[in-house]
Amino acid sequence: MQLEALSIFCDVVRNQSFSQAARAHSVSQSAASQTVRQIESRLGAQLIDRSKRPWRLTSEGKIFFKGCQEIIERYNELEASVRQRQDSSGYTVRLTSIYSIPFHDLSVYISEFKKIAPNTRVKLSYMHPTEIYSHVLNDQSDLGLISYANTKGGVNAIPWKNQSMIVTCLPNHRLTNFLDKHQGVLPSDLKGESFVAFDKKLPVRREIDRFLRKHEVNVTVVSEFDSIENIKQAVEDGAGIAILPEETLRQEVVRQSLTTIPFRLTAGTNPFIRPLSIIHRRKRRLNPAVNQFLKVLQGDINSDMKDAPETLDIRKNETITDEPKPPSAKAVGAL
Amino acid sequence: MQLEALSIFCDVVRNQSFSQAARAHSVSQSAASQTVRQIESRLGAQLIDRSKRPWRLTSEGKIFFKGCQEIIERYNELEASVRQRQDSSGYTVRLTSIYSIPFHDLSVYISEFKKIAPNTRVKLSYMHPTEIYSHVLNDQSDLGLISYANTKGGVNAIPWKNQSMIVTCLPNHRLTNFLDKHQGVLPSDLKGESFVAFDKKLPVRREIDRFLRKHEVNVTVVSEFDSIENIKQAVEDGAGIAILPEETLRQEVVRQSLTTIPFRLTAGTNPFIRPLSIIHRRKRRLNPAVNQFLKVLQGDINSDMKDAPETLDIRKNETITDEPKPPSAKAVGAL
DNA sequence: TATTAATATAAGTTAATCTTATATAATTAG
DNA sequence: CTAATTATATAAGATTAACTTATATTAATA
Repeated sequence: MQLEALSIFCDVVRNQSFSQAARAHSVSQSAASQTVRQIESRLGAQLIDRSKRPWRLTSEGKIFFKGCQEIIERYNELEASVRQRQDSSGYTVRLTSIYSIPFHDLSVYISEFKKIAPNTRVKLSYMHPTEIYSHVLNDQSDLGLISYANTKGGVNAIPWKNQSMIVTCLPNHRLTNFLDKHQGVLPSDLKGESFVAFDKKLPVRREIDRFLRKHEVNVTVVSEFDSIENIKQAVEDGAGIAILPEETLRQEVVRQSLTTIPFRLTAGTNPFIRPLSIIHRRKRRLNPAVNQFLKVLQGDINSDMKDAPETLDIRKNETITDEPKPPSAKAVGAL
Repeated sequence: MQLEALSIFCDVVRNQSFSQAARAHSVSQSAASQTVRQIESRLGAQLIDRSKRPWRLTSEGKIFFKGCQEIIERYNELEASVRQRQDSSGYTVRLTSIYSIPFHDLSVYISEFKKIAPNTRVKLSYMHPTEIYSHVLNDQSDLGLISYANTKGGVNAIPWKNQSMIVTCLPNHRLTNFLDKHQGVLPSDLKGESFVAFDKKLPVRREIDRFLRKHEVNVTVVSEFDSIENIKQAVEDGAGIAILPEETLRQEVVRQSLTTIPFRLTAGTNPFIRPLSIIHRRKRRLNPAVNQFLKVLQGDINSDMKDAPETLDIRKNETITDEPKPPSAKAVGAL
């Protein structure tokens, strides 16, 4: 029995989802399904009752889940206690991101990583989503950060974090009244507004359209851009309002050139979010530095020291961090 | 990481031997070696210090060994707690033995097995060693019991039990004095005796010769046979003495037609034993009944009830046991 | 009833694991 | 001291399990 298989089963249970567990383990949904079935057939017992949806653990499933969690945890501890520092020194993590993930957000992870793995380099570049895909596929990048990732090709996508989508407009716009009165707007409040939209080709646009349609809101699209920077500019120029990830508006809020207004949550509606994913080429072994960086991104950190960001060089739109330091690493386990 | 790999490592440590661990897991010595190396490279740590012989565990090796033992034990318990009775009903275990393993010895295991796995059949036949090999290879037999097994071909040999080799002679033979005086003979006491030997082709013969040579004893081989029954007959007829497995002489001792005299152990000499092995065709999955029977043979039994042999039919030299019973099984775990 | 989302299954591919054969090294026998 | 024996390591190829892609099935929802 493969420990990895037990781990996949645990993730299936934890996420209530085969597909998510598969992504988390960088395998196909099919593999996750087959893996769980294989465990079941080996035990000769049903672990998951698939007759209803959402499916439920059987009583055996519950027992097995608890046991597996413990065993995996214990094995990881054991491995960590014996494992020598996998020498990730010399390795470079080539990270490529879409423009709409602020550098500030990434630098936190990068400096975190450099504490755990000194003598490594992180090379960060910003690109367009399609470029990122091809970079990752051609092994020009180790990791890519994109939104609304689709898993196909030889590329795997691991869910990362969600950006909350909010309304932005000029500080004197009528919508800001809703901010004062209700701490936010309802989708319906946007009816009839002039709207600065993303390019029709982008998945964000699709999602925003779907969101508005669902809430039966019609807006007037006054212009379309393929980059957030352009949209922000247009909104600042008074072209209309826009829906953007909150995180990308930090600067504008600080200098008070734009206002951000969150959506009010009503019963039965979900917050409007944009999922970000980490993509990488599907290969069975990533280099150790990349693996560690992945763990850091996922917040799965064994380091005793946290935060305290460092200064990083920024050269054009490419950042190389590289500061030799005395080793103080603590390896991160995986099955 | 494969749980099986951890288990192999543990057995390597427990036996102080890659080869033995390999046999116990029904894989080649090479596989065991590669498996341990794979674990080491995964950990980035040496577990075994191979610079001296016998090799020793490193400090990491000790830690890892302890941890693995626990984890494997816990997993086996977990699996047992969840596992449904693998339906071994309907299966037949085809067991083939050399003549020199008394039926009485086997019937104990067979009845043990039938308690654990009712609704199974055990078909026992006696044959010559070479026949047993080919039967096992051609999948005409599931398991074979032979002495001095060699592992090659598509056949795997698992050490089973050791028969103690002793001297047998007529009750009025001069050697019986040593029995009264010293409870046994020294190899040197056999000097010059007329000796009824095994056929030169048989491995037992080789071992007996080696034993005598080692102790610088010369005997006069008066005749050679390829079967124990013939040797016993010759000794009873006064042809000379012989060295045989003690277990095969039960009847003759009872009816006092022959006397058995063990070897006296002196410092620096090992007891003279004949190793028996279980052989089976190397395939990744044996049928569940065969697996269970193997566990029973190896004494690795989870059954709460023990012993209490049953009557078994013996038809010619082939025994079929088959008695449907209410289920009361308890599955035996393996990784 | 059609659509969507999630999981299962079939078939072919890839990659890990095993075996065979052989080399190397340590021990023991001659 | 050299040959034989025994135990482990390594190389190369074979086998099998695991994975992926593509598609089917199934349950929930529009």
